[in-house]
Amino acid sequence: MLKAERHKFIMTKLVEEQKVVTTDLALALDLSEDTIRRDLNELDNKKLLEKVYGGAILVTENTSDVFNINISGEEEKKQIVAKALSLLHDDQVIIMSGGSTNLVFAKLIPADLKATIYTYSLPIAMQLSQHPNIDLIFIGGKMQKNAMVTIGMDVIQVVSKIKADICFIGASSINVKQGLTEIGYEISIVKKAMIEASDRVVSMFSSDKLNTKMPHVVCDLKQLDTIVTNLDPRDPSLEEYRKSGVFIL
Amino acid sequence: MLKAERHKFIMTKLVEEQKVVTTDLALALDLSEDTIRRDLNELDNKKLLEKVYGGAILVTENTSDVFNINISGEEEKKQIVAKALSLLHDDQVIIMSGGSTNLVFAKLIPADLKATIYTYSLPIAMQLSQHPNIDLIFIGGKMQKNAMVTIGMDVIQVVSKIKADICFIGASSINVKQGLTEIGYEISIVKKAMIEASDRVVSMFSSDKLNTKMPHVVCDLKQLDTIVTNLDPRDPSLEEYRKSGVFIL
DNA sequence: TCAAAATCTGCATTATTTTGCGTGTTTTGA
DNA sequence: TCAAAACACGCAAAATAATGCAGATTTTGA
Repeated sequence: MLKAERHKFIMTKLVEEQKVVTTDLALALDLSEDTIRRDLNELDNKKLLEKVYGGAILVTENTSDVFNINISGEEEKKQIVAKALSLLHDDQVIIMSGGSTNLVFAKLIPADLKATIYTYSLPIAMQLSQHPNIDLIFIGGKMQKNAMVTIGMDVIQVVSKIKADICFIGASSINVKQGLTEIGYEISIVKKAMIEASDRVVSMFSSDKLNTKMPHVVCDLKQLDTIVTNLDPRDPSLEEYRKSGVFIL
Repeated sequence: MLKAERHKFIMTKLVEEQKVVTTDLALALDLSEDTIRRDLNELDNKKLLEKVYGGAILVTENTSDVFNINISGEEEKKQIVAKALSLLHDDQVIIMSGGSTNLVFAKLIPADLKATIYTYSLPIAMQLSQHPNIDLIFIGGKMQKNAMVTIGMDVIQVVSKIKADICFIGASSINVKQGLTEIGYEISIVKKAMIEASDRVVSMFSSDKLNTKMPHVVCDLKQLDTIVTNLDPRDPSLEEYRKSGVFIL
């Protein structure tokens, strides 16, 4: 058995059982414990696992790297955005705001979609730069650091000149009375401009955003064409939203 | 049996069994282990398999994540860019081009530096969005996908209006006669604009870029104020560059 | 067609890597 | 605190690789 095979074996067992024990591995692979220890040290150096006294455990998520974006509730978000894939067609002009839900959406966009996408979110642009058939335009401006999006007059100016078929807007908060609201003033302005520029407005969010509010109004419910949540469209908690005329996916 | 046939045989066996062992192959094909090893080295160079001690295994496709940026020779690049840290001061206006060397530089910029930085590279902007004291401005435009930078007229227009104290330009190729040259026309234009906009022009690169050339000229050696390489500034291979009046760090 | 050049292959030699074992140290848990 | 378990380190044997060289084979170009 090759060393590389052994390493694979160890990694597989590690993921399956959350941990590996040096003595068990030595027995299972019929090798000395020293060899196993050396293997574990190597894998530890490569940051593939964390060696501990007696064996090794899975590496704990490393949040210090900017490029390692941690999306909370990624699985749920995948289910939400999957519903919206049917809204995509070839040759559309699309605007995408920031937010982790939109990032998950960007990941799921099919590789053969031919479209033009405008965005002002760094992670979303990075993700979309994978897609060979998408014309990607980044809207520049001053960076809002934590959200990793550009904001300000530069962004507004560019957005207001776009004629888009559809826009995907992340939502901080939504309720029947105020509609879509945001915590930041500048972001709310940018989103207003996005809505103005687009024929169809889509917002995707999980149901815990429902019936909450933030200081800065983006738009009325009426201005949204479609909302996409994790709930069944006929769910009673969406009753009032349905009444307001929004299409619910 | 032709070598090409052998390679096919090896690849087939590899896919079937997940691994191949040098000695087995030598036996099966009735050839010396040396020949098999040479074959495996060739296939490894073509990235068709991964040679390991004792044989070879399938290549693991780890590159699927956009956010997992692989910087070749990162350690060497760290040493290069560390020399350039002394050029940074509070309250400077800085322009940074793309490239992995500049990305490494961005990582090493001290957290307490107060400055304004313009860039048109997604990874560099992501990295700098970490820094609490930097005013970060992203220069928007059409994305060039593989390099993850914006290009085109939008970029030129913004850059040409900046008045920067210093700019850091990545280099594809440099030589004494043509100066800085680039493989892409559009990138060369953007870099020209950067140089125009900056009081001081700095270029960082490893010595293997020295004495090479690409189709599109960016600028003369004279227009560079400072170059930073992995070599000692007094290294003989930098002699001609020194003569041309560039400051070498 | 033929000779020179390029390529392929195996062998011998040398270098490197892997592995188990002995020895001494560190960690663990009662 | 103490004994057992786990570990680290150096060493040596075995396995595997790299390298130079020579003979064989193929390709090239006149």
